[in-house]
Amino acid sequence: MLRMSRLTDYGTVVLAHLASHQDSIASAADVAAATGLGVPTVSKIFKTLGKAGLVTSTRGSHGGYRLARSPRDISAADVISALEGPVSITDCSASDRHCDFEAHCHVGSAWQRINIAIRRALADISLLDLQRSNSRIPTFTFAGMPIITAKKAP
Amino acid sequence: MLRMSRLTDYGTVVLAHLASHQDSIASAADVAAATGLGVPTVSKIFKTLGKAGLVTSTRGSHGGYRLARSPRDISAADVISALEGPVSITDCSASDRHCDFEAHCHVGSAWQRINIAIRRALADISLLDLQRSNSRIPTFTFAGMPIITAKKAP
DNA sequence: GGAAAGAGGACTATTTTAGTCCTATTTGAA
DNA sequence: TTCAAATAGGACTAAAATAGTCCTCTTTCC
Repeated sequence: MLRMSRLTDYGTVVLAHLASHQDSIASAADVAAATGLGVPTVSKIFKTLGKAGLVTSTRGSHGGYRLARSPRDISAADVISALEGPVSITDCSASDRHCDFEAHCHVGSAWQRINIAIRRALADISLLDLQRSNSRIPTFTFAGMPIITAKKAP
Repeated sequence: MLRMSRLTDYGTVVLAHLASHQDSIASAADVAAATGLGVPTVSKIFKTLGKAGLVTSTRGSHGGYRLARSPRDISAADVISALEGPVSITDCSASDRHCDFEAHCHVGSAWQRINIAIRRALADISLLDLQRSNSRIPTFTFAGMPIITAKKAP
């Protein structure tokens, strides 16, 4: 457990697609087709990623999305924060020690150390790293030929 | 996000209580009364912790629970694994690289590195550490006197 | 034998998450 | 200038996960 949400998982897939097509702009429909995800779902993810500043959008005909910056400069922490909110294992302390009761509440110490370690691990992995290990769909071989298995229906 | 579940949170509270009363045995009702949690909830948590080997139980009248080992030897990872299953940020790879498709599936590398870092951070914190910073309930002071605030209803 | 515990598991309610859809706005092109 | 193809924003619905309750059975002490 401590699983990231399915939408976040999709988010990395979607961003990885943009990362490997940085030359062109991609509409939500394009990305949905390429990834097998539903159009409304991809659209929703893009809107959220846009608000978080990870992608830039162009409206109107021939519009679509691009990465806002290099894949090297987008971390797993960025993606998770964008789609799920600040990373924190405990209920309070989400906002990195800006809690009102700080002076009185000791939730900190132990759990905070864990939070910090997790955030660091997530910040250390870039979209480039994720992209490299991006064959999320297990592939099997039959008589030496790869079989592409279906993705869980969106 | 990447929040632990509420039950896990309760789990640490409940274990911390046992930790600070290691001399005596505590029934689910005792712990519920001491922590403000519901009896059935505490009971359910204890059953799960028992299966995971973190507490030992004594049945029958005057029965109850004790820590199965020293608070120093129970880690945050133990508690989370017991109550939520194996720690893994991604959907597959929960079972620490014993997946059937291992040879073909590359989910590994990047996410696995993150998983490993998270597991390490969780394994490094013991119940003793959690116990020290255990005032989960923010306390305020009024005219120099502490005010104990209510816990979210169980 | 009865009371006080835990064991196990079924069930229900609640909350969260995922997914869909509608309306408004923007932009390019016929 | 009008239409089509996009995104923006948000409301709504459906599905899944989580939390919480309750019942029956077993164990143990008195």
